[in-house]
Amino acid sequence: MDTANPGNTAQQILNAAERLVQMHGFNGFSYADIAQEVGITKASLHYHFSTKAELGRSLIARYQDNFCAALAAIDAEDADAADKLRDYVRLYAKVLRDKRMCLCGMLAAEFITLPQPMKAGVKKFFDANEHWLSQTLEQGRKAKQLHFAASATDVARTLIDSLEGAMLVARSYGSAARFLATADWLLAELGVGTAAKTRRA
Amino acid sequence: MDTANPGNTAQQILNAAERLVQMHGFNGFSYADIAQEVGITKASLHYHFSTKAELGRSLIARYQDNFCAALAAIDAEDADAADKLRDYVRLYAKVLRDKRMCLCGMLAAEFITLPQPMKAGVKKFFDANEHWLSQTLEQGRKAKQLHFAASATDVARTLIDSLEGAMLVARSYGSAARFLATADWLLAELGVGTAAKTRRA
DNA sequence: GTCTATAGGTGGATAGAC
DNA sequence: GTCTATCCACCTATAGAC
Repeated sequence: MDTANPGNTAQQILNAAERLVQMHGFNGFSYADIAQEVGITKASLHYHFSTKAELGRSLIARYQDNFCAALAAIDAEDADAADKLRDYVRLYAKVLRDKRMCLCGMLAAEFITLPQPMKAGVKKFFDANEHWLSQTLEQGRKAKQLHFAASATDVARTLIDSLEGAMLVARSYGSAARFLATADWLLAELGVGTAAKTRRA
Repeated sequence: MDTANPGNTAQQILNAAERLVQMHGFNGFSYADIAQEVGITKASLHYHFSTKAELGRSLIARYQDNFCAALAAIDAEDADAADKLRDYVRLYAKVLRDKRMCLCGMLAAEFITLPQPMKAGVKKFFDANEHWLSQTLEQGRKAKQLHFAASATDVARTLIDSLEGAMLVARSYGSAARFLATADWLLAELGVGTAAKTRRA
C-alpha cells in the first residue's frame, strides 16, 4: 500500500508490474522492465514471485481486493443509487487518467494466452463488478430513481461491457473525454443525470 | 480472397496472421506460428512481409477494406436504418463466433506498444465505423425510426465503444450470448427492436 | 519463392556466492 | 534478499544457395 516505502519490495514489484500490464499488456512487458523500474536485478524478482504466471495471479488478486474496497467505500459514502453509479464511473475514469487500461479489461483481450489461474481471476473480477452493480441497480429501481426494462443483471453486464470498451477505445485516441461521453450516455439512459451528485441539503 | 488457392501465399499469410492477432494479440504470436500454419519457413515469410510491423500494417489495411465493403453491402441491401444497425451488430457477432476479437479492438488494447503506422490504421478503422454509424443514425432519426437525444456522433461512438467492450468481455466467458444481450440492449435504447428485420410486405 | 543456416538479441528461469 | 553468471528456448531478421 505504501509506494514510497523502500523496504516493501514485493509491493513495489506489484506496483511496477501492474502499471506495465495496464499499459502494455501481460505479453507486452518482461522481468527486465520491472527490474529496471524497481532497481533490482531480474534474478531477484524470482525470489518474490517465482514465475511470471505467479506474479500475474498475485497482481489480479491485489487488484480485485483494492477494487472491492473501493466499492465498499462507495457504499459507505453514498446512500443514493445514482450517486453510487456516478462514483463507479469515476473509479474507471481515475484509471484512465493515468493512460492505463483496466487491468482485467487488458487481460480479457489476452485471455486465451493466459495461464489458467489468471483466467479464473479475470472472471472473478467481472463477476464481482456484476454483483455490486446488480444490487445497486435494483436498489435504484425500487427507489424509482433508476428506470430500465431488462433484468438488473443484464443491465449490469451491459454497463461493464460498455465501460470496459469505452476505456479500450479511448486509449487509442488518448481521450478521457471520449470515455466520459459514453459513460454519461449510459447513465443517462438509466435516468441518472450527469451533473454533480444529487444533494439533499 | 481465396483461402484454398495454394498459389496465393501472401493472402494465406495474412489469413493466418489475422486469426492469430484476433485470438492472441499482436504481441502474442510469432513468425514461427504463421510459418507452421501456412506450411513454409520463417525465412520465407520475410519475402512477402519484410518486417512484423509491415505485416501488421497490411493486416489492418486489408481488414479495413473488407469491413468497409461489408458496410457498403449493408447499405445496398437495407433501406431501413434499423435493419442496417441490426446487420452491423451481426457483423460483430460473426467475428465473435470464431472466438475472435475484433482485430482493431485487440490492437487498441496493445496500442501503446504498436509501431506508428499501425496506430494510425487502428484509428482510421474506428473513424470509418463512426462515420458510417453517424450517417445511419441520422438517417434513422430523420425517418423518426430511431430516437436519441445526443448528437449522432456521440451515439455512434457509444455504440462502437460498447460493442467492442461487449466482444472483449464476452470472450472471457466464451459466451456469444452475452455479447448479443448487450447489443440488443443498446439497440433497444435507440428504439430498434431485437426481433427479425422489419419487413414492408 | 522457398530453402538452410545463422546472426544477434531478449525471453523466463536457475545455481550458488554473499 | 540481492547479487553475478549462466542456461536454453525463442524472437525477428538476414545472407546466400537453389
